Amino acid sequence: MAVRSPAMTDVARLAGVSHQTVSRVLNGHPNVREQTRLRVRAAIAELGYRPNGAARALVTGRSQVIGVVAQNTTLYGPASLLAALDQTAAEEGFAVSVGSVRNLDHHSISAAVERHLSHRVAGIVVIAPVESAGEALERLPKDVPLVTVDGDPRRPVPLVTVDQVAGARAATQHLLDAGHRTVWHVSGPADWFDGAGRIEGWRAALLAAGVEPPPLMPGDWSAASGYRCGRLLARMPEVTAIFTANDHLALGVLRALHESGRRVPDDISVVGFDDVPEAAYFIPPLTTVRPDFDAVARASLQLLLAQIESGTGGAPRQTIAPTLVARGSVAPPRH
Amino acid sequence: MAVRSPAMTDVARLAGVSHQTVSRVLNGHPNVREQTRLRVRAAIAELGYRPNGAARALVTGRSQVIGVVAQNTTLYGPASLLAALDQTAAEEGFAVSVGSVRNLDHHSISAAVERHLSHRVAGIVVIAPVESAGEALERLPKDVPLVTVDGDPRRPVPLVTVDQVAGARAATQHLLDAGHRTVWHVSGPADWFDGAGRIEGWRAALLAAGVEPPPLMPGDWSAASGYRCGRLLARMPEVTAIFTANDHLALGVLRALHESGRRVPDDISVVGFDDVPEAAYFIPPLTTVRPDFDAVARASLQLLLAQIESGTGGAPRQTIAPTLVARGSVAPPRH
DNA sequence: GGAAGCGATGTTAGCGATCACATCATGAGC
DNA sequence: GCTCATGATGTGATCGCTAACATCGCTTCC
Repeated sequence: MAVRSPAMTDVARLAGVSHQTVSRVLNGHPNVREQTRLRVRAAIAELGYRPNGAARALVTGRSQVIGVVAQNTTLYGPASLLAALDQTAAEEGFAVSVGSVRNLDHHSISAAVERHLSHRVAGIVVIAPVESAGEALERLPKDVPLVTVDGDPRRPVPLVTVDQVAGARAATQHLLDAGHRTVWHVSGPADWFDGAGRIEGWRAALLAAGVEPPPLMPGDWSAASGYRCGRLLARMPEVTAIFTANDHLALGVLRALHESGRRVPDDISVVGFDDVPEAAYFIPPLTTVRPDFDAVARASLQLLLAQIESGTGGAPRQTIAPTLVARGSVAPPRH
Repeated sequence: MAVRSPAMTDVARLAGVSHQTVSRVLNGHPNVREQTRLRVRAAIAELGYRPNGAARALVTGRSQVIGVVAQNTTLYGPASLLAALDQTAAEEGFAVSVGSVRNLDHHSISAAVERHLSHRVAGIVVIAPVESAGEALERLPKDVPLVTVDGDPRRPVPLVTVDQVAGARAATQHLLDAGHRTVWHVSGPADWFDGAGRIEGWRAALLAAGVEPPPLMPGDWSAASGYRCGRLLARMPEVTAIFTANDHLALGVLRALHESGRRVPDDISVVGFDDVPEAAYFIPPLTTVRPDFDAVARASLQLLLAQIESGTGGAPRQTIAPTLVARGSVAPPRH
């Protein structure tokens, strides 16, 4: 307790130099004699000195921390993204501070961003999949580096996003290619952009094939809602192919179909989205679309660092293409 | 860019008071006239002033940030815990900074903790389910508030933990109560304390019932390893009840049993652990054990805050009892 | 040989808050 | 009416660091 942890001047005294020289060594400044550098290094090691990030942040006006705003970090997508962001950030010497919010309304988002700002984070990543989040973001001070992930494509904000439309199109097309006349869709919440994008891709694939899209089955990402939709779909004999907006919805659908005695993939084919690690062990193994969360994290951080270094604004965007992972839940329809 | 964000003195000038008075208003100091307080509040609002956490951290020596060290924040348990910690911390005015590490060896843990220390976090929560983590922790400076979650019960470090033993015992007992002669166990990695605790509880329940525990099936939390163990178990006609160390293992087991034509729960009963949101939609719905992550998070934070405020060391520990959630994957054995 | 250049180092001034103490009314108590 | 506690406010030092400038010795070049 008593002893305060050593500061730069302590190191300087021990090494017989000025604190500024210590600072130079720490920051890899070139103009330091090799011998001096070693002496300083030794002193740092001996004292167990650790630079004070707060002091540095105070004087530079920026901490080495990146704030992340996300809603439900328990969901597989956000959780993966967060982990990937943290890994990537650590490699660049940044720490990641999370500010998870219960709801994605203006107020919550703003509050979370405020908290980050008051810690003078170097930049902010907002995993903002809903409309209301975007509005909140436009009100923010323009001078803080910001990147949104899976946000609103229509807003002039730097954006990294999984290509939901392409992924959904690929999933739908995969089912059409297998010979299905049409494909039903159990969607995510329509006010989530990724949900909307998947709906759009599904619709586009059908229209391109000259098929009128069947009615949408609206879900909310949860297995529970997938199950509810699945019960309905199971009662309609004409349904032979289902694309769900994520794997958990698919799990619910599989369960409902199973209960109704409709076999997958013999009677009905199912394709999911996300490729959760468990998807390969569903009954049957789930064909799904895999977004590359690492790539998203890397791209986001890159965009953020670019802003931090250059101070440039602009609204670049980057799209990460997902890949289809074929497993056992798709088969040609029986006639 | 150009305009630097307003500081306390700016607010003071606008409100016609000294910076110290502003500070008092901000920190809820009592000795401020109501009228002055309002003037200051108005000035804060007008300027959009936001206190600078770095400056505060510098002078007080502690930031309002709690560092969390965890390994795989993609897994359901850690992810839930992290989310819960963040929620709870936010309510107390703390931010949470994650330092996820790839491996839980000395070195990685120490590095992550170092990073947190250099930001002068107020305290650290280590989600340290393995042996090697504990060793790294004992080397740490003693003056930084620290709480471990699911760590080594034998080490003299403040610890909050889900009562793995009790949970596993309940699960095993539930199967015995249903009439099964014995219960097989697909375990987590043995070097994880939660894995070890679940093994211990399973074994204890069997021994208490006068049953010699059958050989352990070692898994690694993944559905893939559950599947592998499940294939083996499916070939042994005497197996009628399986307790898996988590729900994902159970998913793999269910799939293996299904493939082998052994019905659950008619032929074999299965109980999992974690109660992931999807567990209710497995085929069949999974009976499982639900740890209360919110309670764990709350307890951890409480312990941490107590240390922060009092500066007391000590090694209190708190155990959170999980609850059994009965669903459809358990039935009496057929004879 | 002296001005100029440069590399290595030291000195000083903040960054924006808190803390400890000083100041100054104001009203109570004798 | 004068002391004194008390409440409201201001002043100055300080936290640990970096940025900008100052200094000093040594080569380099005409």
